[in-house]
Amino acid sequence: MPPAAPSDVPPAVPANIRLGGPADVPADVPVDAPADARADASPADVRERVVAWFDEHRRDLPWRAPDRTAWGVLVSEVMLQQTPVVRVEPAWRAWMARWPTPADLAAAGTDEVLRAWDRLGYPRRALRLQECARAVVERHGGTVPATADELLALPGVGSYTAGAVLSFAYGRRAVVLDTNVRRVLARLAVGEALPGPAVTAVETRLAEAWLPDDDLGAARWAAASMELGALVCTARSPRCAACPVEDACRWRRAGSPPDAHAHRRRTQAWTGTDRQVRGRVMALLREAPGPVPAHVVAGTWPDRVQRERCLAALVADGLVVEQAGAGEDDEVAYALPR
DNA sequence: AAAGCGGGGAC
DNA sequence: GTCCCAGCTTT
Repeated sequence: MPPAAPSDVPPAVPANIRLGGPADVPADVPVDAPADARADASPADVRERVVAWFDEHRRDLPWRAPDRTAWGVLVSEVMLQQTPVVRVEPAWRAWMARWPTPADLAAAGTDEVLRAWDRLGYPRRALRLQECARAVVERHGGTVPATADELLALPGVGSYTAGAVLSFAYGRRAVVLDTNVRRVLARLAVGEALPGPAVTAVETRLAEAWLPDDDLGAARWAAASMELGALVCTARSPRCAACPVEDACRWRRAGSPPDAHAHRRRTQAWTGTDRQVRGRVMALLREAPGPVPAHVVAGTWPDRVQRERCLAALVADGLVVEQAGAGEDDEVAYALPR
């Protein structure tokens, strides 16, 4: 970690990333404009304004409540990996009411865990969350660890989730670089419409440079910048008129240019993919009270080759178990793992 | 670095 | 139809 800098001066940034300054003023700003219309606000000032906005406009989400637990924060972060907040909130409430602690989830039946995950998507996350609960119980006595290395060693926890738990649950200084923060920094600090398809080392260094030096300040900035991205600095139709730092935004100053790397994005196919087939099989097994005979599973997808490939993959993933010959006709059946 | 992995709502 | 969502894991 680079040495801490005083919080009243701009943080060090990678040489190829400019935070702004007189040389960066776009051509459409008259040279005889007032000086303060051409000078950038300091990063500390920008952060303060975003945090002040956050204090006023933050959503009242249950995993932010004063009585939240570190485990509750971790559960929310795993659920929020690619699933929108509005869909996670009710699922999180039901989940935490049923399994409040890692020990509770560790002891649950995996079939019930997968049913409770319902349609949040990417059900491997539910499997990993239960493995994570068991690891927390076995390695850490049931307490969510508070170091990056220990968090990253947990199943389903990557750099984002580890940083989020450190910051939101423990109030520690940590880079929290999700899709919202990436977009805010891309616009505010870099001047691009959207970040690239994957997190880069330069981006991580930029996020680190913007992080206040103190734990509390860093945690507040992490939450505030993420919320700004979720509510104002949105991917489509950003509400710049409501933004507390529009005047300091390099993207706005540049005239809101279009996405520079749109040509590198590839939209995920859905119809007819293995993911669709897997989703249908999992939906069927979630709703069934017990094992489902193969001829019923066959009704989920007409293409036998693709269907069997997906079933085999689901079994390999641990999301489905195959049971032989339970019925009178010795037909194979499929079920959720116990 | 790229691919695979769910599902639904907004446009 | 396309795009996007508090990403992680494997190749």
